[in-house]
Amino acid sequence: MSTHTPQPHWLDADQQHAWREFLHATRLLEAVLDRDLQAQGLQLSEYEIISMLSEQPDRRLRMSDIAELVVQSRSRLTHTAGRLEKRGWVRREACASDRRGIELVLTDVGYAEIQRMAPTHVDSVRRHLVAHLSRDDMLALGRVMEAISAGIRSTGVCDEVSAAEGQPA
Amino acid sequence: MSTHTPQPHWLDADQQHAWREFLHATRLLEAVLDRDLQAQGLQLSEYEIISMLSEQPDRRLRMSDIAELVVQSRSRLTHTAGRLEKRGWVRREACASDRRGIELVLTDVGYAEIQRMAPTHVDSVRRHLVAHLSRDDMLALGRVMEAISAGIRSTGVCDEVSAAEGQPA
DNA sequence: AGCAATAAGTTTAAGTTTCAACTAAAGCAC
DNA sequence: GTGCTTTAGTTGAAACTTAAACTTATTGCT
Repeated sequence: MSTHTPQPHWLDADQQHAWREFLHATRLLEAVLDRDLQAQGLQLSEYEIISMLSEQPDRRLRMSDIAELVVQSRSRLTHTAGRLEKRGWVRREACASDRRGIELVLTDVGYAEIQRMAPTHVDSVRRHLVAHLSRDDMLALGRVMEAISAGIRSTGVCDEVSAAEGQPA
Repeated sequence: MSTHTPQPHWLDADQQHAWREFLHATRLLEAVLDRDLQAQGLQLSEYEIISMLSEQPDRRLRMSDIAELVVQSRSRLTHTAGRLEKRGWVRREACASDRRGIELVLTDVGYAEIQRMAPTHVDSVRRHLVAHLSRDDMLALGRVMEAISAGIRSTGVCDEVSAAEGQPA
């Protein structure tokens, strides 16, 4: 079934190094960004959700769309949405077109909160990421990361990942 | 104490886009790599630890050194080491020079296991990351990520992060 | 229409990570 | 060398995430 040729498959020194640095830097960056956000009482993964909602014209998105946008499992999103709802930052509403669906709506309170936090968070991204790169490098980073996302999506692995969720044994 | 000028501080469209793609791609990549590893019964974060140990000449490292290398809290590492120890993949040994210290040692079983898993994992990194980038882009990625790590470390934020751990109120 | 297969979300329990408090050993000042 | 501060690592409980089973609704097939 596999079409892989049995190559030596190892990464050469440069590739290895690049991969290492990638892993290390992403971990470091996420740690510091998360830390800065925690000071405002929110995790980065929660911020991402609110942020996506706030950018929608009607400040609402379906659960499954959010899950895909922020790359979280449906289950995780359910729990997180519950927490945010308890704070009063979001509200669940039935979806008109699909009665299975639930839309998550950013409340006025939630909108106000993210408006309040955004400058600090952006400043954090600036200080920990943008500040250390030339403009060209930042743009290059964007291009490269886009290629990675596209590549992963193109191989259909994402479907496998989410498909594995609701599957009975 | 702050030297920040009160700029509009927002990211421009290109920077914003780059940051978005970065976040999205790293999430996606970590998800698929983790998934592939799980098939072998290990999380990426656990693999990283074992991997670091396996590269040491004597297959051992101090807890705090590991924590720094893989960017995990000491507490998290303690728990994870406990799990790996229960599997028989690592063993704890007192540190000769510093009686507070503990060295984590990769057992023969652990070494054999990582040898077994490594090819599959490397293949996974290849398929989900390396395959989607030109060689130049891969190297550029390495350079950029290195700059980010260096930048973050230089601001001393890492110290703040770890310092916050053992601090009484 | 009737029925199997798929999709959207939730639930509960188990597993993992974080948080704060704690023990023990260095290090440092006096 | 006594006491104060910092460093290394652990602990247990709370918080969060994952995994698997489950409910309800939609879709597609005949």
